[in-house]
Amino acid sequence: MKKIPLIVVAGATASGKTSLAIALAKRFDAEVISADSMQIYRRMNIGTAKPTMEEMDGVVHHLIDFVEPEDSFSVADFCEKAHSVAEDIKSRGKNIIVAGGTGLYIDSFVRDIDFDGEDCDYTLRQELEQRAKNDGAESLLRELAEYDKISAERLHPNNLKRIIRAIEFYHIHKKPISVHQEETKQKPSRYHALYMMIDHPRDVLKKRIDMRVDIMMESGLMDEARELYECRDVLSKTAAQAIGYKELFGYFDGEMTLDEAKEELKLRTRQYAKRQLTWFRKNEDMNYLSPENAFSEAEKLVEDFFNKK
RNA sequence: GCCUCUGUAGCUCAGUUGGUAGAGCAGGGGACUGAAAAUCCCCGUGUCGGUGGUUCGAUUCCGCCCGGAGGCA
Repeated sequence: MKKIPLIVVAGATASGKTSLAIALAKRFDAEVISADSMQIYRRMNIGTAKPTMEEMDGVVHHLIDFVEPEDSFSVADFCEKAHSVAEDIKSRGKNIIVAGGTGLYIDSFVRDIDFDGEDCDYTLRQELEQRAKNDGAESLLRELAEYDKISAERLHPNNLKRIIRAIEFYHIHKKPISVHQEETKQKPSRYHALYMMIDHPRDVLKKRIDMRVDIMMESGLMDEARELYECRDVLSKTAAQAIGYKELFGYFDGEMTLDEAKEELKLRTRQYAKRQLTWFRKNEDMNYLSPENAFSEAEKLVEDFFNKK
């Protein structure tokens, strides 16, 4: 079976992914699948830098704005949806552009990682969290070592989230997660991808982030955040993590001044961008675009990519 | 003008009963397979304000100078 080609526009927040993806979509008759863990949420528009109708300029975007902030969401949900959307776009004879900053989402989808129906066990998670509190995470790690030595050795005792996940996986599947990870790594993907990202110097990226936060504030981020603040108790764990809102909550709670909250927001965004870069840099297939000629360089890459296949 | 406190890593500050220093934050690097805008790991030499003195040896003690905060007038 022939592999489906994907054009992947990755990169740090505020690096210009959105507009590049849209320009490429128009040039190559494509639709965009967003790979962004926060733009999925409704009522979170300004803070997540979700593209507006005007920005999209007629280009169809998928997996944006379709989950309520009260609902949680996961990579597995994302992949399931992304696969069927990709199928659909393909069947209509159009090309696919994957654009977004959530490295895990991109890789899981593109590499076609197997998430296999079964759900996760939130009650077990809570139990394990409680146990970690009482007996320490080392006790969980010792238990894990009994049936999944590889994971137990790989995981740092402080990395509770992943220890819990590894135990949870074993309880559901009766199989070590390390084994499953190895298996799914071997499985070939139904896609082949062209990766690219705009490569700004760090200080330029910082300026772009600062500027974007200022623009967000001018565009009404406060009001948007205030609305989420009103229902903060029912926000899903995932939505509540979004940068741009939780920082302003500190101001609403009277814990800091508006200026401080704004600085915090910029800081947290910068740190997030750094983590994104770490993720994307490890991708050996990544193509780096110079900021000045991003579009024409990208265009060339895509043309070659399509000619080669 | 006098008195008191203070000047140590980009920032906030520890500390050395005299043997040239260390935390948090920031910053940098890395990891990442159902919470990922999350979570986790690793990385700290800086004229210890300046200058004289005491001392084998001063960032640490003493004098003077410069900067900052407060008090008296």
